[in-house]
Amino acid sequence: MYISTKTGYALRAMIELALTGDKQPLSIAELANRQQLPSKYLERLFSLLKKSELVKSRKGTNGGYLLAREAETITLQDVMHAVEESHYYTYCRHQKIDADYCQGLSCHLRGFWDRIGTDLESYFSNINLQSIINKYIRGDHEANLFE
Amino acid sequence: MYISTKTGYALRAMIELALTGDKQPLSIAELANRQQLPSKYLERLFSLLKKSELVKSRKGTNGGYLLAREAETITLQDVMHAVEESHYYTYCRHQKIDADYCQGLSCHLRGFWDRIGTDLESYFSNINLQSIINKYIRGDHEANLFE
DNA sequence: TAATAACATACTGAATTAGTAGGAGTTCGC
DNA sequence: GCGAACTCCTACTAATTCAGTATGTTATTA
Repeated sequence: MYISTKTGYALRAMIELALTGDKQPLSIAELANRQQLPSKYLERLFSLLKKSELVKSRKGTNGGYLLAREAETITLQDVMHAVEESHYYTYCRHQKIDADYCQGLSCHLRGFWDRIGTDLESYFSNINLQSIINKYIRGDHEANLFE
Repeated sequence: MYISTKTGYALRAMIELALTGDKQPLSIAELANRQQLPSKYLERLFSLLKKSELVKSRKGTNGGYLLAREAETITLQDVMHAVEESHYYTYCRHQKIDADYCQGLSCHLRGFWDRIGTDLESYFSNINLQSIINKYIRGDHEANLFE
């Protein structure tokens, strides 16, 4: 189990937006330059972030992206979910069991995997951009990562 | 982020072994049949489980596999780690940062991803085969999934 | 109106996953 | 000892996802 670079890239860019604030939008080119990320790839990630309404955009000259909500309200779960578009289940894709044919051990384990899924989801939902910034970017060791 | 079918398959097979006990080994053929899994694929998974010393084997007629330790001492973390052989980091493979060139935001986030990694590892390490069986196979709703 | 930047789509190569095939080496029961 | 029943080992294939590139269209603004 691992967390994809997609999520890693998206998080870095989102934090960059949060640090900039909403004075003015940041363009993909600027974001890619600051974070040393491939700009075309970032562009695609941002179209996903926008679809999930985590960022808003302004077209044309001096355009770019802004956070759509306050950094405190955007969680790691939000970012991961927006960007990882796999059409399999996010957790436990081996759980594609036909409900009509639900019997035996693998069926009993369905409840187990559901539990794992909700636990992880709740874990990632309790980490927001602002707390990451406070603790790891600003380096406030007193700060709590979880809200 | 998701949990692979590899892990799902391996867990089912390991639970089957735990339920059988150590009276006699279970062959791959028998396991594959009971769990409706592709036997050749299971075979490969078991070579990994054995390499990690989670199971022991007996060759020849009436041979097969047994748990190498008590079900209480085998965790989901153990199974996942044994079976997911990717040579990337288990968590956060986008963290392949050259330490000599560690600067800026992505470097600060290294600490963050390390924290995520250890949190997840500790989560999965607190779930063992026996507690899964108690709670989800035997259906004891009073049982605690975590030790 | 021209520059700028988001938006859209389609493509590539590499890695991993999931599963198959065939055979070599061990051990057991007879 | 011999053959059946196993594990064990290596190499292959197909499908999927990941990471990144290329090209062009649309909207905004200076």
